[in-house]
Amino acid sequence: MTTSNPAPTTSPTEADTGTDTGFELETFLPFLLNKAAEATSQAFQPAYREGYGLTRSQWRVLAITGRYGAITARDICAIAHEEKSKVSRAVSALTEAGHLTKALGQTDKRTEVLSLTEEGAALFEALGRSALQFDRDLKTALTPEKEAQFRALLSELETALTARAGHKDS
Amino acid sequence: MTTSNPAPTTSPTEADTGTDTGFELETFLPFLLNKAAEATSQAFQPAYREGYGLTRSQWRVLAITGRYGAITARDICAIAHEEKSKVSRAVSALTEAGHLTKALGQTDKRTEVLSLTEEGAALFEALGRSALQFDRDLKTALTPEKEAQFRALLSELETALTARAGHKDS
DNA sequence: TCAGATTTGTTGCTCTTGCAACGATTTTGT
DNA sequence: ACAAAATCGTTGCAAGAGCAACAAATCTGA
Repeated sequence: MTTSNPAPTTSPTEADTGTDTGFELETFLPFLLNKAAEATSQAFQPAYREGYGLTRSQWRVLAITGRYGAITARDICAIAHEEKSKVSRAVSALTEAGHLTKALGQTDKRTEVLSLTEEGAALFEALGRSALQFDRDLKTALTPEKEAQFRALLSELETALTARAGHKDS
Repeated sequence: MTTSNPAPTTSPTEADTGTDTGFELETFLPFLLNKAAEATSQAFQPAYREGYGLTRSQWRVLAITGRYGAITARDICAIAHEEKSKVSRAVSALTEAGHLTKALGQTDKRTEVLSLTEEGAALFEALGRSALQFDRDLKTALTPEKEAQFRALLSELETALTARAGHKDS
């Protein structure tokens, strides 16, 4: 079955590396989160890539616009914690593909308010179904309480992060 | 303070998008994990980037090699859930920079066993300190139990994922 | 009111990443 | 034993991402 030796959960080799600083990779959150994010995102990728030709950024923008309705690129950046150039390009691609429309902001003319076209809404609906199914599959093992805890923890993490960022460039 | 409207935790706009498929972005794990991973990784990035000139991939390879000692690229891929070409290039860069050494595998001559040089070990030690500090900062809000739960959940997630992958290409 | 600073979104440039193809080696099945 | 399949790692090429610079609009404060 080829699963030769997926993830050595075996013991450390600290000894050979000399001084131990106390750093432990297996509890290092950026590492753990990256791993989980990469694994889950990779697994869902075929849903939007094959057949729809979307990139991960594009799918994200589509999902956020589908979820929040009229929204600016700026807010998408804030919601997804992503760079504006990345979002800008995803928006362009989705617009050219006919999934999104831009409308000049009424109160603030720097902004462009994004909305799904009918086509885009249909795509969002289709992908939403896949995403829901995928998410349920993932969560079969988790109880609802655990899942809630999980989200709570991720949220607390973000709070800790912004707090950290705050006391640095104060 | 510019924190104009970071993350609209407000209500959905489902209504305008037509049919509701039941998909909810705020509970969609790939999205949540990506967001958290991006936020934490970004925050730690200066530690290895500024002054050491490492990329994220390179730091990851360094950390894993520092943690596990002699290891092959293949196992690094498995541990970090990353692509082999990405790891291959990070290894090359670290080797050229003098942080890593390759040794032809004795039992399997396709593999190259990686180890930290003294320089690499020193770098790992220095960055390990930063990482430990960063991780502690992040976790100040979390109690030890919560943190353990968090790791357990991430782990369960991975199990669910590999299970899912299994029953697909069976 | 109005000059300077800030914010939004786009773009150019460069570096990184992803995928597929490849050589070398090892494993598998007969 | 040996041909076919699989695995490890590298590399070419095209696509994506990151950073900085920028124009346009808005905000700030005197």
